Amino acid sequence: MGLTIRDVAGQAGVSTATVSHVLNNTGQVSPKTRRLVLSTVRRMGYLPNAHARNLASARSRTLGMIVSDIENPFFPEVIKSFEARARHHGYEVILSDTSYDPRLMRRATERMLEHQVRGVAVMTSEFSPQLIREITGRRIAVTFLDLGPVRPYASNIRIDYSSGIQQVVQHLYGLGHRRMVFVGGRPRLKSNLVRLQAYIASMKALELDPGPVLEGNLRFEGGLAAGSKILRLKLLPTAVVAVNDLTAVGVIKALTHAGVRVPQDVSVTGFDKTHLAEYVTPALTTVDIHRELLGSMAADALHELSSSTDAPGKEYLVSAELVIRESTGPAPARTGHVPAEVK
Amino acid sequence: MGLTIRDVAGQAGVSTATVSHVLNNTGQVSPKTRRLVLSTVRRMGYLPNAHARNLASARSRTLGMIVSDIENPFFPEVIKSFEARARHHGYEVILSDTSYDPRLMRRATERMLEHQVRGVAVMTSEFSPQLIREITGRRIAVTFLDLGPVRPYASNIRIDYSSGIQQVVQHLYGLGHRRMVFVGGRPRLKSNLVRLQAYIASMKALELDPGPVLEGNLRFEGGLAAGSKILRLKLLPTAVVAVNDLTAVGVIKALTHAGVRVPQDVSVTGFDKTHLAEYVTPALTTVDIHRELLGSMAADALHELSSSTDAPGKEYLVSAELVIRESTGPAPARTGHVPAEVK
DNA sequence: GTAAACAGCTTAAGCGGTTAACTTAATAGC
DNA sequence: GCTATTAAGTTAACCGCTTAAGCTGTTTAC
Repeated sequence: MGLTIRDVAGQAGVSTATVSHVLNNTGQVSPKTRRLVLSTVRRMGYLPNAHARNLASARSRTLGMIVSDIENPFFPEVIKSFEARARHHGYEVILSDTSYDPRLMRRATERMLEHQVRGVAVMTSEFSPQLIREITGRRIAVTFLDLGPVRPYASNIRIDYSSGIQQVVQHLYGLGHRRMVFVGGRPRLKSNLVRLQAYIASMKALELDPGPVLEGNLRFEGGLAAGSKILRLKLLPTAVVAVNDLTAVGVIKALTHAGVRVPQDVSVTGFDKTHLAEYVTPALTTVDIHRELLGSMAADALHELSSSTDAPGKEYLVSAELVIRESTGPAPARTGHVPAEVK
Repeated sequence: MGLTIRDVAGQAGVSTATVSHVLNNTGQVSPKTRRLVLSTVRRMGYLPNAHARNLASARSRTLGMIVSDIENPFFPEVIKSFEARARHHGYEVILSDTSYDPRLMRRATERMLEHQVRGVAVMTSEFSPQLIREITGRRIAVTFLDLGPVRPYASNIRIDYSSGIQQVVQHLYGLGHRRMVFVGGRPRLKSNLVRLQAYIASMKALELDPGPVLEGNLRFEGGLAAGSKILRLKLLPTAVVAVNDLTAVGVIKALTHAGVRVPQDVSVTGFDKTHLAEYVTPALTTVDIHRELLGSMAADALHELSSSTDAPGKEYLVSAELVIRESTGPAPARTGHVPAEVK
């Protein structure tokens, strides 16, 4: 079909090996020949066949990334920074979206293996140990987000949820809030559980009753549903702590629709500091977990794992910082206050 | 390194050709042998090397997609449906994000070519004719979003912006609005220009003055800036027509911060019906251009182009439908009304 | 009963690169 | 001046798969 390295070699009057060496900066090539080859390559518009390259040089220069849902505003930025950093290290990236479907996780993993990736960043909230073994068993590096066992060929990036949630709770406490509600995700997912536990611990530390714990699904609809449940509570809380921004936005939507004002009547906090948090009105008080860092850290971790020979896994920690914006305010004076409009 | 087709063939006691035929449903294989091979494959956990496959069978089963910014809420859904549809046709997908950078467009194109893609969906608002030629010249299919020349190996998906904008304008007109402002993107991008022209035409058709035209950048910040410009206008418009949802959300943010209520004082419309439009308060009146369709249509178009031998390009049309939500309402009674709080 | 047709396999030649091993010429060391 | 070293290239054997062509043995046609 297209041009091959042989065509270039022929035109330049050198061997294919020399062309290859020039293109990869490997062998000994005189500056003169190098220039000749390079100009021939450019003149002919030659582009090396990536598949042939990967095949010939056993180790491919590819990293994989598996995310659960590219439509979740949490991911795009992470993906972008992962790609940028991976490219920086000279890797290609292939992406798979599992849409929260376990069967797709298996397919995604197989795709990665078929493409001979050097490492894969798993950014879904659950991933079967079986699959993990299938990857590390083939001596391929993996990084997880917060759910990973650290072991040979596997590193983990831990987000400091405890600290993040603690800052949220203390912020609300400082504003006079005492009656709160937590809206989480399905608690069988570790990352959700961690946040829930951090919430409970923070509340207990302040000698407060954690109050009702509602279950969302990390999506807008979950927040919406949780919001209506909150409205049906006998006693309206003065603050709602949501597990992520999308959930918080859903809660706010439900509340304001019922005439409950945020933050005057009820304060609401998010988590993750997605762009969404800034777009909505009122802008969300949320927690910055440095998402752009998550991606580049994963790429760095994979690079390190796959470069070293023994490849012991590492644990990385990403800090969390409270970002105070408009969705939180002083607790309403009359405790138990329920605005007139609420049915 | 890993298992090869030879290992499988050895274990099953057949030739590599037979294994290959079973895996690809190509040659003549008895049901018995087929079962034997399949079970051996499963038992050994064999996964074919994608690079070797692609190399050996000249044509790869890969489609490429180039988007301008994965962080723009317009894209994730399009990407997802493209991938889903491509997989349905049996293709792999590789993705490139150009971050609006022309140099990255070249790199993205090269990546696609190096990976021997069968077709590439270009979803950026600009793409040099030079690059287009480099792709179609290699007899690789391309689809564009609204900027494409239809010709051999190139199809175009046109969004019915005119109709969409017209519906917006008529909706506002019906609500009594007469003094409007348009917030667009940089007009040298064709897709922006089309929308602007559609706006002007729709206004003229109703014998209205199009009013001021402000320039955003399709992002939140652009909307924010346009919003403050609107606030400084001698006469506040009663409605703002924004070129996309993100811009509309920025405008609303700026307005509400200044105490202007949406939609009571000013109505604002978006475009694209991204999820964001639903998340914000008030929920955006926007235009549905069926984004999930855009992606699958692009995949279908590429599949068709690369299957047929003559490969004449086609033009596809995607309709636009107004979705009325909360950000638009009747024009305020006192024309020229400026709320007290506005400085 | 023999030739033709066909089902069911195998053989082996690539696909387009990389890279270890080798050759040759130039340079350095003594 | 001769050998040892190095710089600059070349040769050719893979990498793991696909697939055209070939080879059996069995069935069908007449």
